[in-house]
Amino acid sequence: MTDILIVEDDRELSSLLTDFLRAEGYTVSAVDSGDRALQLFERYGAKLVVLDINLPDVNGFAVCSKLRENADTPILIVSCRTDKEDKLNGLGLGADDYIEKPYDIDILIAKIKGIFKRRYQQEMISADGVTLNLVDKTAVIDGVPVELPAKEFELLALLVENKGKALRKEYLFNTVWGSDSDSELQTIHVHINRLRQKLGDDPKQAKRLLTVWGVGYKFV
Amino acid sequence: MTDILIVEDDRELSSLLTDFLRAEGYTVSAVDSGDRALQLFERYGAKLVVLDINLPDVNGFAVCSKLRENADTPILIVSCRTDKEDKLNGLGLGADDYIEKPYDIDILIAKIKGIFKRRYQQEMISADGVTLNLVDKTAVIDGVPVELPAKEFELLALLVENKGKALRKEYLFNTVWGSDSDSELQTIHVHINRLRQKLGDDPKQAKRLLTVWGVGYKFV
DNA sequence: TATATCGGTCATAAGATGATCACCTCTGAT
DNA sequence: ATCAGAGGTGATCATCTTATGACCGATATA
Repeated sequence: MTDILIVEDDRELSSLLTDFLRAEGYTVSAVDSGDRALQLFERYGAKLVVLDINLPDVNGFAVCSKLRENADTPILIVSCRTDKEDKLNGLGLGADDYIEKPYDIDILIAKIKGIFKRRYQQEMISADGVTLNLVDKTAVIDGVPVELPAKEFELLALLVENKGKALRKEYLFNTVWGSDSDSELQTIHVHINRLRQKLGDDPKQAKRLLTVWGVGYKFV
Repeated sequence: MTDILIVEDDRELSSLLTDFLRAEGYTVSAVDSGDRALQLFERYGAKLVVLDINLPDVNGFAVCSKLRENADTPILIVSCRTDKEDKLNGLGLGADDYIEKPYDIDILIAKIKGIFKRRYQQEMISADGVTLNLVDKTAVIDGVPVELPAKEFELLALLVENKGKALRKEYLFNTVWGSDSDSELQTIHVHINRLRQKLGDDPKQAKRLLTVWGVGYKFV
């Protein structure tokens, strides 16, 4: 997965930004149309999206809401449209920020750095007796160290990271297995089941890993 | 803990913002100096801080870095200082955003809402004792958590979102079921019925989910 | 080579949902 | 007051989701 996906049809600006971000150590992909963006995102994902609104094909807002449908990847909207309506629209669609063009590239980078730091620089995540060390992939459940296989660890980490939020099965699957996986969606049930056993959770009376019927699962 | 701590020495602006945020359902505390801010934060905490930079006593940046020392509470810096240096400084200190004065209050609120949603999974709509959390799909009715099946949740959410407004049955149906659904319009009666039971609403004497004869339903 | 673990598929069981039906009640125009 | 049509409601049941034990091949491990 690349760090940053730039969606921008101004080639010059796009490559400038790409260079600056690469210099900061991020991996960057750049596309110049909304369709390409969605395609690329679906296939490979990204940790953050810099999204221009005026695109040659689809409207940037449409791209934003498509991206938001099953991922909460941070989105920075960048646009020369300065109307209040546009801004409210973008923010309402779940964009993390709406930055007017022309922008100062240093400030954009500072914002990106901030988001990465807040969002991805976490080493430990924990909730309700479950602590996961993302660096050495170890888990402690109710004070007892537990060995978790890779897939189970990733799945649990994703759920704990988004604790309180109901996550769609498709999202879980795409994130942990990858959307190009040839496994079946059903596999997820089996893994949830195994996790629950290790968490000491009875599905009928689950305390931590709850089923959200018709949607997916959530950790509380 | 209050939701939002406003640190702003312009009394008028401060109380205006307070009013707007309260109207959105947040609890708000406001102080007019840096020392007070730190004091209050230390004592009671806050889920988000709106921080002015030009304060009568301490410099706002100092407050920001103090706050960051032992808490990762989101901070929105608001300032009339528009230098690039100031912005980079603020963002570098861990502020989530640096907003120039004068700002549009609607946009500030949109940003605050976004942060609450991303950070605390709080995206709530509520009316008259009914609160729906759209993120984790949970419902609280008169203080009691209630399990709602997907269809019922969507239907209720739609009604609460448009509280006070009578919605045509056809509209409700198309929105919740989809216009290409092959179910019968009548189904809606059954679901309304089930919702009323869970709301403790008697149709003859409905308090919340009213029938608008010949039209549809409305929530009050 | 023998063994254990992981990660996935399958079949089946168990459960929840929600559409429909049948019948009842209410509304309001005539 | 009557009546047609709108709305309400309990029961039923097909369908879709989820849970779970069994099994199996691949891969790592001893």
